[in-house]
Amino acid sequence: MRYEGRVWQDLHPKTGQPASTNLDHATQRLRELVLSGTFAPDRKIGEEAVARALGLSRTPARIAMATLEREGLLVRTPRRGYRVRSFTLDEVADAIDVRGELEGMAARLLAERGLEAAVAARLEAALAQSETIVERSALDVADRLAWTQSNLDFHFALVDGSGNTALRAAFEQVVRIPLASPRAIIFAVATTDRSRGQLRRAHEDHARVVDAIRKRRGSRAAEIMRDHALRSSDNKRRNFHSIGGEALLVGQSGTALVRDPPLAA
Amino acid sequence: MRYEGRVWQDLHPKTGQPASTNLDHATQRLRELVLSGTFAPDRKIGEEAVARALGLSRTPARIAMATLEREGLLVRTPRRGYRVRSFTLDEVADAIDVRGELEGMAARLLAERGLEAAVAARLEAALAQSETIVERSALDVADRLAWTQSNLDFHFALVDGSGNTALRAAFEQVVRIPLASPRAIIFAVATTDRSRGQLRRAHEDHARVVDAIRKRRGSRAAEIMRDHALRSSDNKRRNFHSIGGEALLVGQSGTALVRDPPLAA
DNA sequence: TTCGGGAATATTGGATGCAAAATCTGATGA
DNA sequence: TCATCAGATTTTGCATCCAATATTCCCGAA
Repeated sequence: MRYEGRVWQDLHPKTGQPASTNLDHATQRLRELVLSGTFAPDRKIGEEAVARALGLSRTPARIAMATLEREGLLVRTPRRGYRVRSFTLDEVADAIDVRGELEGMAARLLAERGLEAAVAARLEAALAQSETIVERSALDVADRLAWTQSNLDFHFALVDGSGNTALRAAFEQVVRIPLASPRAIIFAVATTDRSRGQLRRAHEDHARVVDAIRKRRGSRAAEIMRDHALRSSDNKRRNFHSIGGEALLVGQSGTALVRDPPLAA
Repeated sequence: MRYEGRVWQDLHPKTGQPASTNLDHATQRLRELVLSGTFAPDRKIGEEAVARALGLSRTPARIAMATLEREGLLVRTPRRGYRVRSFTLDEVADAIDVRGELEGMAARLLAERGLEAAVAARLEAALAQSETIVERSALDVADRLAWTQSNLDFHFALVDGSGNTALRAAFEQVVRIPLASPRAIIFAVATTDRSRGQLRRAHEDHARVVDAIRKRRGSRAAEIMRDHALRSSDNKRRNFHSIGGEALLVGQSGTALVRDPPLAA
């Protein structure tokens, strides 16, 4: 048989694992280096420097940089290389708005089409997980990590559940913006009460949206998710400003890239 | 002064033009080759073949491919290269849904924040342009091209006008899906009347959304844009199916990648 | 004939080399 | 002191080369 048009497997034929290369790891590592501020925002980063940091030659480094450019973390000027993009708090808030709109749409779609068993199970699992955390009287680091995980699970269950691949792609685009991900939660350590209140409220939002979906109230569900995002945005802004005091940031979220006010150009 | 942290200009120092390289052109050319179906959907495309088609070596070809992968036009499997992604009509419809949601959000933001003069001017200009086309009794090719342009102008004016960069980024992500762009219009040549009716209706939607924005009716404006997208999606589906008869597709839109039903995996 | 299995070939992933263009340096002159 | 400009140096963009892996081909056995 001639070799053409074959649609191959996405998994490694032997191990069954998804195959991957240095490049994939390199891209992820570079993403982390950028998000963590190792390469400072608004600073030029050279190919040589990236290659050295990644332990590879310039070729894969260059491809990884091109990838991060498309993701919006780097900015390229032809023949003058890349610099790390910085974000203002307003940009982050805008991104969270958009995320809320997309999640609202996902909720609406679920309500209109009805909740499939598998999707319902995923949502319920995330709800159950966050429920146990909210019930606790005190939150240690493990609790906070578990919270971000269950939060992430919930939001992705919603978006995945919609079954709309374009929605999913747009969502992924938006949550790549530093602090815009549902994974990025800023816990105000100084004010534990406030922090717990925020978590409880978030959990209630999740429960309410699932309820609205079950009752097939699409626009209500969408509204809840939009508001949920707005609150999340407000919380982040407030807690971000209290970082000077003390705050705990969980997850790979790119705080280092956020400046408020922005650096002067 | 040490070399660090300098934020350079985005324009070429001498010409004032934005600098660019082979890579930039190559990426654009490859995008066109893929969208036009020169590299057939679901077929593997090798680096060598791309390099040859682009008249460059494999290095820039690889980067261009990585970029198109980020955009969603290619799919990569590590160590096994890239293949051209194909889309089903349902995926296209989903993407247009998402576009409508984002445009609706943009309209809502404009209504809530009030229409700035510059944004209003851009919207009005696009409206005026499409008005003259809709008035015509017959549509030639130039008219159709002008229509796609004014349509594109209107939609981008809306999204840009919102001033939300994340919204704009998500929008750009979505309209890269073949046929999902407001630029991609399928004119049903066989049924000119239908085609003209669709255009007229679209123009009226545009006018109505601007009116709603002016009256600060945010959710109304959002609703109009969502419905507008739904209609656009329906029209495309209908007209796409009539391509077998005769249809005119204007713009770089990737019809070649759309399969309905999808090829078997 | 059909189904392995292994050699032959093709392709990807990554490193390196080189020319073009940018940046930096340092001296010169207002 | 500060601006300017030519030469030195760095960096990007691209081509090419090599190793590792995947795919194809071919032959023998069931």
